[in-house]
Amino acid sequence: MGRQPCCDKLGVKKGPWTAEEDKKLINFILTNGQCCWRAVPKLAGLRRCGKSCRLRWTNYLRPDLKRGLLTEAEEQLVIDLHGRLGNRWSKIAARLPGRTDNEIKNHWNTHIKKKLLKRGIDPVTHEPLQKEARPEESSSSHADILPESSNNNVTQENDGIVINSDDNSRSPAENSSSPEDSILLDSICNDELLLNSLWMDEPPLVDASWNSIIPPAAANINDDMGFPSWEENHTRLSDCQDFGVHDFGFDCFDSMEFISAHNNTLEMEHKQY
DNA sequence: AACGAACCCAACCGCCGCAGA
DNA sequence: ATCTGCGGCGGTTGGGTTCGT
Repeated sequence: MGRQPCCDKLGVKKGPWTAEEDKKLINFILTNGQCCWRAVPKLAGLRRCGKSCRLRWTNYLRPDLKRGLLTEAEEQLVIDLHGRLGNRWSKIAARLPGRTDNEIKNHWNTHIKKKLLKRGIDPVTHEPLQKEARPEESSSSHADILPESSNNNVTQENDGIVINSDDNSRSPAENSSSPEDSILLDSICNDELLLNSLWMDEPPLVDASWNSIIPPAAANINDDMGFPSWEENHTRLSDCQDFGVHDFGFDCFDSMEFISAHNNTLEMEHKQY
C-alpha cells in the first residue's frame, strides 16, 4: 500500500530556501527548540515539509556549523573513520564538530575519493589498489569488493564494518596539516576508548552540543558572521565530546542577539545570489 | 568571448528502525 | 503481534559555478 508521504504534496514548496524562510525557521527553532519536525512548518508558517525543515536546519542553519573546506586533519580523520565505519556519514560527522553528514558525504565523493585513488588506495576497502582483476577503477558497489577475511590487516565486524588495523598508516609527508590539527587527529585516532565506542555503535559524541556551549550571555558573537568563532568553540566542542548529546538541552539556547545577528548574516548571504 | 566539460553542493527521495497505539 | 507515523540516514540529482579550450 505504501506509506503516506511525509507531507502533503499539495502546497508544499520545494527547491532552494529563501532568506525569508530561513528567518522563519531560525526564529521558530531558537524560540521553541527542536520539537516534532512534522509540526514545525505549520507552526513556523512555512510551506515546507518537516523533513525539508530538519534538513535545512541541520545542514545549513545550525549556528555551530563550520563552513569551508575540510582541513587536512579533518580529511584524514574522515578517511580513517570511513575505513572503520564505512559510509556511515552521520557517525563520521558526529566526530567532527561543526560538520554535517551531508557535507562530509559530499566532500568524500568529490575530493577524498579522488585523492585516495591517486594514492593508489581503494576508497571503498581502503586497501592498496591491486594490479589484478579490478578493471578501471574501484568505484563499484560495496558488496563485490569487501574482502573475505583473506586480508591480514582487515577484519570484518559482524555488522559489516570494515576495520583497517594499519592500512591507514599514510606517510606523514602526505599530511601537511598544522601541528594542532595533527594533535587533534592523533588524539582522536589513538583514543582506544573512543574507537571502541564506535564499534559498539554507541553514540557517545555529539552533534548538537553547540546549543549549550554558547550560552546566550556569554555568546561571543562575531561582528561579521554572527557566530562565535570556530577556533574558539572548537576546543570547547572537543572537550564537550566527552558528554552525550542528551547532556545538552536545546532549550537553553535562546538568544535574541543571535537571532538578529544570524538574520543579518542570512541577508548578506542571500544578497550574494 | 563563447562554449562545453567538470566540479561542487544544497536539496530531494526513498528506505529503515524505532516507538507508540 | 501488527500497524502506523515519525525521525534519521544514505544515495542521488539538478542547478549553479568554475575551469579549460
